[in-house]
Amino acid sequence: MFCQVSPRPRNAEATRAAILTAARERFSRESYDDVGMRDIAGDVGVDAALVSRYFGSKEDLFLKVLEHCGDGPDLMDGDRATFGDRVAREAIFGSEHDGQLEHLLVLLRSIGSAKASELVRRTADESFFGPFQAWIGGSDAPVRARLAAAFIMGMEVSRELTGGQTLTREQSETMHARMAAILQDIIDG
Amino acid sequence: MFCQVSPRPRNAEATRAAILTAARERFSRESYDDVGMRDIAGDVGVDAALVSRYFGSKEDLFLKVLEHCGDGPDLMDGDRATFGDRVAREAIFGSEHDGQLEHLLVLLRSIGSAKASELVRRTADESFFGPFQAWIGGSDAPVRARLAAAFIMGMEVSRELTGGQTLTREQSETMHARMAAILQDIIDG
DNA sequence: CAGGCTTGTCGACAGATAATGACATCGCCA
DNA sequence: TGGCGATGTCATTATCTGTCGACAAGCCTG
Repeated sequence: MFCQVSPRPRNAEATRAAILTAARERFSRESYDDVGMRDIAGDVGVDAALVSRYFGSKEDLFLKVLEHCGDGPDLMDGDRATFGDRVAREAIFGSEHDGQLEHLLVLLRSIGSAKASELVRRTADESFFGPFQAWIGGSDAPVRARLAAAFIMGMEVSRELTGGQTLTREQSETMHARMAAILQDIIDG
Repeated sequence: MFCQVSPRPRNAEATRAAILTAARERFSRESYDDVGMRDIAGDVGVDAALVSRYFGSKEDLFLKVLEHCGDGPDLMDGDRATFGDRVAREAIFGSEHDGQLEHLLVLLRSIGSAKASELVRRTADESFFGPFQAWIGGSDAPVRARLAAAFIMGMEVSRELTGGQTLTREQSETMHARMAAILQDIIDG
């Protein structure tokens, strides 16, 4: 009776981190405009005003999320020879949580929002395209980085657009094989 | 002095059409959330309340735009053998107005918006993916349609993400050639 | 145990939004 | 030319948002 939810311990640093994590998850699933301060605060179990106080403004919080995006698993972790297979698998079959594409997803979700697009654009270069094309290396690295990134993000969009009707298992496998081959071909030059 | 803008002639049908056109252009450039009824009304030179009265609600207007999207030039117009070249050219170099990609752009812009995504998803199948995969034909048409659409939309996203730094002319040509080849290969099977 | 700093909540405000109904104005027709 | 329906505008409302200042509760230190 009166089963009380255990109150969060009073620890500013932990609370701050929890807010940042909740924000990253929200922003990787919904657009900047659709994520409210009250939503993020609710996920953590605090008041919305606290979020404002810790991070200044929604824009500042979003910026912090963009900066911390490189922390998780990354596209470029792992064997280069399996890049196409690995990335195509996650793009097509998805992953529950914290996948290597989360970074790209945050950029993707909010590129449409007028308030966030400037921040997204500025960050995309230095925290994604820069490292990515350095990793790709070789001649025409910028070109190949864009092509690969485009294909990956496009698959995410396509997956949402066709969210309702799923492919058969066999078709998905075909698509995966095809996408993997194209991606690998792009980064190998 | 007092140079008055010539008032729009009182013609309901023409005004209605003008609103629809203005809305289509807005929605192909900004997301559902970022386009206001006042913006659209302002483009046409009428009051925002009129837009509401003619189309019911913002959602209804957006739906009408989605329905009228198939009117303009289309991906599938033109020689099939030049599909890759043609589409890659517009995706990379862009076009001022009313390009063959406008339809896809409307879908793309607002897929991130919670209020619009359901409408977008429902429309995407029947008004785009359906015809597109029928046009592609052959075995695995659904798979190839998704791959092609993904690549095209991804290039649009990529172009905005990297909006600031442009490629050299030569790099753009390289990218165009590469994208054209991949696209053509996808639809040819 | 008492003071004070930290951590968090509550209520309110300002700005923007879509939508609604009452009002004004234009143009056609008798 | 005078009236009436069609066409368009204005003011208002309700709702949602991020942000701010004042207040409450908790924990650590003297």
